Amino acid sequence: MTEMSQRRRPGPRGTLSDQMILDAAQSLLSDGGARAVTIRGIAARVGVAPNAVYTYFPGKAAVQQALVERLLSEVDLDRLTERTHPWRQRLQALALELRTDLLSHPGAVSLLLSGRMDGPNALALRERLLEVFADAGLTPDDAARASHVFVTYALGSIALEAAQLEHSGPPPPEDERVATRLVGFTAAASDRYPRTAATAAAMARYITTEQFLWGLTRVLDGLTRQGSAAHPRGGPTRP
Amino acid sequence: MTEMSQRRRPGPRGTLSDQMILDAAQSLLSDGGARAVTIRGIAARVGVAPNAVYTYFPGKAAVQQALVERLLSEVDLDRLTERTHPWRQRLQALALELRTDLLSHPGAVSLLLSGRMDGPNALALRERLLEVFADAGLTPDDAARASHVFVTYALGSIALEAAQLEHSGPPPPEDERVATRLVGFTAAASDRYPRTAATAAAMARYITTEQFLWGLTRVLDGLTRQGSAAHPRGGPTRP
DNA sequence: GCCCTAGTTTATACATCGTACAAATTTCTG
DNA sequence: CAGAAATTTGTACGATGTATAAACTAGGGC
Repeated sequence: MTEMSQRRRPGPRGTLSDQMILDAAQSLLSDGGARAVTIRGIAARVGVAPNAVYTYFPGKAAVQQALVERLLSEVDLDRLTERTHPWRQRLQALALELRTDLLSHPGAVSLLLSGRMDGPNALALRERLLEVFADAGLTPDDAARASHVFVTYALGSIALEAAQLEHSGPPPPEDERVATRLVGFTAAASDRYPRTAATAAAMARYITTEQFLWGLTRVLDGLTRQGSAAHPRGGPTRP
Repeated sequence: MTEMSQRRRPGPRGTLSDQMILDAAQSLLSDGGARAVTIRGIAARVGVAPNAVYTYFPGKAAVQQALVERLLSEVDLDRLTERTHPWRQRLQALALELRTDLLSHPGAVSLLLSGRMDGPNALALRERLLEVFADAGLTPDDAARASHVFVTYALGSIALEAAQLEHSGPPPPEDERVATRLVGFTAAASDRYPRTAATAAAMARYITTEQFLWGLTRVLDGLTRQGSAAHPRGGPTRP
């Protein structure tokens, strides 16, 4: 009576738990993308009637949210705060790890972006980010803002890349994808979009680890400049 | 025979067209979010059997893609290249316009992020962005990369904000949302996430026009620094 | 050691979705 | 004025999320 919320499963068959459901959900996500993460699919993979899932989660949204939390739990937070490496390198490693992990399950990003990102693992990640940006010399408030910008850039990049991947059947090698995009750009653009055509080679290379890192470096450059409140040059909000 | 692809509708009732379908789709998007954009819903709103939609679009995905194109067609591209204002101000105005437009239809961003963004309007937007970044003094290649970073930051920010909005029923005023998030953070974080709790006020202000502009300014700062290929400080790819 | 209760699982069911197929209807063309 | 072609619809199938009530299994009190 004292701790009835901690009891596990006094029910009929002990074969089932939140973790098994999430295992199945993650497995479906890896195999068939976000669209394959379905209540009935999960139940089938565990060998259970669809409604059994509703004992552990109030609905599909809750499963998705818990799945996001599980994905976040896999990122290596300890490496983020190891002071043996410079803070830039740590942030870059984190961003690359996120990119690799999320792109390996196609469609995982859409779950992340549609979720609230307020679970314990999401908060833990934010906490570590604040620490890193404090190492970079930012004030606590600026560190908070900067970490949000960092997350925004990382997730936004990954989402845009994932969108390209999902629309092209089986994931081809990166070189081939670049070539495909290059052809598309130059063909359609030609005379109507001269600048686009001129830099088609560069634009086709969007979907590239290199472009991801290029942008990340620039974003971090902007985030760690001196002068927090005022803007060094150009018009801030309205002249 | 010469131009049979240009023929419109020699069929039965002339009452129907791509535009009407997209009108209905956009209306549904505004009213009920991305989830409400459904083939049957569109058909019902136009007063037509669901299958009639398939005459003009091969499937739901095509409708969504065309809807994205329509949304992009509403952004004011001319203001982007008017040299009477400085380039920073133009980019800021575009970002704010995108944010307002996309947040007004809840769920529009998810469509944008899941689409390929390779229609004529998307290309036109990219072309203009290249022009603006050329005004900012970037080389063509850097302008291409920079415009992609710009789009990434804008869409990523808006997507994260939209996710928060969708999970909180009717959209409350911005102040109230900030308060809600503040309570959530301080309650859950307290001792386990000290930095998060300390800057809870700043973090709760994430969902704010101010934070959006703060980040945009920093991103643009980083994008328009001199030194295109080499990285001014910190480790670039790997030491 | 046994029954009762509480939590678990299932069966069935309903509403909704995307979309395939063939028949019917209407407009354009010759 | 017909024939043809394109459009629209009726019907249908499979899949989805989830509500409701019944069946079942395990643990606790006597």
